[in-house]
Amino acid sequence: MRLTVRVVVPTPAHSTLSEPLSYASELPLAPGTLVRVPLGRREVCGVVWDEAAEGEADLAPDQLKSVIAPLAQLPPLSEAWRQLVTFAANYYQRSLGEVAVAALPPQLRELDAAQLARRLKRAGPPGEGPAAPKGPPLTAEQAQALAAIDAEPGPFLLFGATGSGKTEVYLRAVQALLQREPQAQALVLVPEINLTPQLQARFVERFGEASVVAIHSGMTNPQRLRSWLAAHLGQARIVLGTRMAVFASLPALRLVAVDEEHDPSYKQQEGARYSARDLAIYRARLEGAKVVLGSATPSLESWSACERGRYRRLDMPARVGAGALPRVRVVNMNHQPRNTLFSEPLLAAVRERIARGEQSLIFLNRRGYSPVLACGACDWRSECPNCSAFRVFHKIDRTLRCHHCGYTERVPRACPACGNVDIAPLGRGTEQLEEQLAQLLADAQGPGGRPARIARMDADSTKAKGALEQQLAQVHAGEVDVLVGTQMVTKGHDFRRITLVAAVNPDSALYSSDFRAPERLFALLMQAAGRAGRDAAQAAASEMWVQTWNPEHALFMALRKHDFPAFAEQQLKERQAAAMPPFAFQAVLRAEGRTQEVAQQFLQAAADAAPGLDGSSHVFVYAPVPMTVQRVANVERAQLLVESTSRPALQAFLAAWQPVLQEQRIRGLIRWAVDVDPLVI
DNA sequence: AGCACGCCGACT
DNA sequence: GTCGGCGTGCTC
Repeated sequence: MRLTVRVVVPTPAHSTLSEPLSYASELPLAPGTLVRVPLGRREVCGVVWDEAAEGEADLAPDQLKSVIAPLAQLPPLSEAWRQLVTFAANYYQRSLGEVAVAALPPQLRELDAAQLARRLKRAGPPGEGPAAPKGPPLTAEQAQALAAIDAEPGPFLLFGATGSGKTEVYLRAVQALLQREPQAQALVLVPEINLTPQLQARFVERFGEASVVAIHSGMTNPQRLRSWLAAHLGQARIVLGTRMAVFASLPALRLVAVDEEHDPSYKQQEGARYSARDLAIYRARLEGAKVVLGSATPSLESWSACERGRYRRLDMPARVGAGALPRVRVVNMNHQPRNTLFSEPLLAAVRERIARGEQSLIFLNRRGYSPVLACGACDWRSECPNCSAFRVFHKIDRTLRCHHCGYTERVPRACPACGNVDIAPLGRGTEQLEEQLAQLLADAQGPGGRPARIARMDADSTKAKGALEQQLAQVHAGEVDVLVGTQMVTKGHDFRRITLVAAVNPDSALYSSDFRAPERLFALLMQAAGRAGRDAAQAAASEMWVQTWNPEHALFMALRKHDFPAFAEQQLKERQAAAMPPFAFQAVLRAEGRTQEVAQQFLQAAADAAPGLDGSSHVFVYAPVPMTVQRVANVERAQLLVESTSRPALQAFLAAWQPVLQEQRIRGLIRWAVDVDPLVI
């Protein structure tokens, strides 16, 4: 018997092969079965999608190639999983096969049946159900939140201050689930790899080693395969992971938690540009699972969904242990001497902390010593030859580095244009901050008269393997008095001894053309403030300092009171007045080409083809514009915004647009991509 | 995306 | 005379 099955294979949406391909098979193969199939001269991994309908085959039967080998020992991927992939592929304008195969662990794609059999034999016993109820006593707020999660359908937005014990709510919700249904599974998403180990430790402590697996890109391929199999076979009860874990195969999924749901890392920035948070909502509804989004500063999308009654908000304003939130001090830089980097009052406050043996955290979102080097005699600037951006001066190794393409050179002794030796740094980065602080605090003394110790933590200082862990350990051990760094220092690390956090120059977000910049700044500052005073004993004396030229800005007024609802209300009003997300839906078409003209020519052709397409009457297509950083690594980039107040209309339009985009044959065009619900425009 | 085929410049 | 640049086209 020769049957025809339709198989999705990893081809990009660009190609004409966005549909499943037909293959011949001797055996009937259930949808969701993994197979190896020939494709051109290659052999690739694919997923059986469905059976070809009677006589519907688009190719003559003798033109079909045969399935090479099904991985028959593996239970097929579920209907719900295939629906999730289908939705993601359609919604984000990619091919089914690309999304499906990218969602599988890399090693599984390479495995043959024999290797898989060996793997399966080695699999351990299923994770035992929940251990006896344990964990700290719940606060009234936590208990209320859990009762609501138990009683209502959701989705839930757990709006809890930093330190209010959101993690404990996830733990208890999982615990309650597993007590009710020992075979059930839960998915817990976190924004960054760095945050998985500490969360994993807490889940393992509560539920045991065998019940918990992690899935993220920092794992080796064998580890990832192992975790994936444990989840797919229903042995793992809890899957913890970064955004990619939203595609994990979980046959008994009942609960999804998305921690720090506002975090931009949930949006994939290449390939299929999906939002793991949004897919988590979709998946939970699809599988009848409950979903809890957690944040101290929710995304305005989620906040607005609560206002419209689509999500249920659960408030946890109090810090566990009754620790107060740090006091916010706003320094008006208009009243400081010109060119002040550290205001006198901030410096005094840091000195006080040093004297008391407490730690301070100072952050500035700019790596390097200074963002530009400039000649004092002519108009030379440290431009990158390959990008339309300045190269950043790194004093530590005397280099000029392009943060876009990586092009690095030694700093010239004199101006390359005019020979003048007076070339000077303009603006400040973390390296300079560290240097200046060292000077300003040269006479500061810690307890016992020891000198103050200053350290810097950013992408440069933590590049070496293990450096991040080592630096964190130093801070935890109290070997650092003042920690200077980029926003990476504000994420999740539970520094117990920090009683002062300062943002030295956060104002640029207020002038940014990116309409989400204030939202991100507020979240960043609240998160940074949350680093201070996690020890209840010190909470009362903890402070968050902000230096600004706009002290009366609504953002800082709300920050002073730790009043996210007020900030959100003000932002949502602005967004509504300007018809911006979440009151409008957007997609961006980006193009890269040899020249800017070529990139824009493609976008213009796409725009010209829009009228008359499905949904186009409800969609506004803007003019092509160069991207903010127009040239990167000698590739010119441009983009075009598409907007609609109707998500279905936008979706219909994008689907109709896709073939038009594929048709374009423009010389010098390197690549293009659609970004649906873009975070940066 | 891969991977081939195909047609024009600097090398063993 | 060939190696290799990337432009174009195909994959059930």
